Amino acid sequence: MPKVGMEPIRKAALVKATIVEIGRAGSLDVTVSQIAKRAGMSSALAHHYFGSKEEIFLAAMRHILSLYGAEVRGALHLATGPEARLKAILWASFSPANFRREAVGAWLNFWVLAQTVPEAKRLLAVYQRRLRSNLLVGLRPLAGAKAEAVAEGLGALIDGLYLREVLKSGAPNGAAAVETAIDYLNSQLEGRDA
Amino acid sequence: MPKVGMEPIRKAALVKATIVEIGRAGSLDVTVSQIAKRAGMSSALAHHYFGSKEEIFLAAMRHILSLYGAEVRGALHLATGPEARLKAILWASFSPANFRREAVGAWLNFWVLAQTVPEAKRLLAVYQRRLRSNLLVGLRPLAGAKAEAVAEGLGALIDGLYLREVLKSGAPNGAAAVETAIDYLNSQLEGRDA
DNA sequence: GTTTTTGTTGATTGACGAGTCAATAAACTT
DNA sequence: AAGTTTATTGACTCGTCAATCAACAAAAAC
Repeated sequence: MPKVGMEPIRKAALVKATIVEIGRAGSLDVTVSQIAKRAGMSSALAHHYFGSKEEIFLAAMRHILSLYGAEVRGALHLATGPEARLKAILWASFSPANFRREAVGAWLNFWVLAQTVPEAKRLLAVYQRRLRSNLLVGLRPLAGAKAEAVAEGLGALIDGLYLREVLKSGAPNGAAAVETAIDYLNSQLEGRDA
Repeated sequence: MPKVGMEPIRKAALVKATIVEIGRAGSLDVTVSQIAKRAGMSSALAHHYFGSKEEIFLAAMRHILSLYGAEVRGALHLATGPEARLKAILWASFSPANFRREAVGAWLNFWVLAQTVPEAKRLLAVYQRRLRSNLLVGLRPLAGAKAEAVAEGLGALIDGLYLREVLKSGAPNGAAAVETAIDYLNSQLEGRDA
């Protein structure tokens, strides 16, 4: 019973299912059939819309990245002043939506994907640049010449906190992660301006 | 022309080849045949010695972990005083041997493996505990009550710096990474003792 | 010097999975 | 109403790969 206009719906369902399946499997070893099944369609249809498994993965990656980007933008919108902006970024990075198991697992695997798929690498690089640039806007008035170095460190720290979450057993604890990051920030800003 | 006493030699060759192949492929999608070929033997022999691909991976992981552990121990041996010890750990973590492309790539993929293979998770947890404990020995005299938090942050930062190295294009730059980590350390230790 | 252990591999099995195809059908177009 | 586009899938192809097996050879043990 083909209804017209299914494409965006099916694509969205596939993207969502892909993230769930990757999180579930803990690796990129998920079959197109698994994804399609979870999205409620045949694997042939998945291929019909995306062409290849790689395209499905990339679409999922774009989706996660854009979710994250939207959340950061939203938080930034409400923040006034450099300090508030920095905290907003951290808060968004470890928000329940981004810092949930599935997403973190997917994130890790996208990193792996970036090792072989140039487009994945590009997407991740875009994310890194954007994060860096957002941090710098807040950091420059507070840290002056040190801003670059602090942004570098803070970016790595955020990634590291994500990475470590993967190995933890219990439920994700975004609050603790934010605290570690803010602590880093405070100690870097203490007793200096440019 | 079977010479006796081949087992350890073959196993070592396979472990080494595994790390190279994982680094090369950028993922765990390496076949036993590839590994065996690089190690100069048939895939059947690899299975003969290790039983399964998973065992090969775990052996490779143990090897990387033990290399890292040895390097840290060695550096620690020469260091006197808490501060020197901390720096020794950082220096060892980003030493050319550990921070080379292959090893970093392998490391990332072991993280992925840990999501599905309990033994891999266990090994990684051991590494984290040991790092934490090493850091704490140096940190407690310098940071007192804050030691735990700093160790946490520093551990995550190290992992994050590794992670970011994966995406970089040029040759690994251990010195820059060490600098970032030491900067974190200094700023956390400035103006406080317990 | 025969039996057992260790080393070694080519060939095979058995399973699985990405991507294609042909076919069916509903919905839009003219 | 005939033709085209969109949605949809079961069946199939083709390749790959982990793991096993049968067989052969050299040492070691007895």
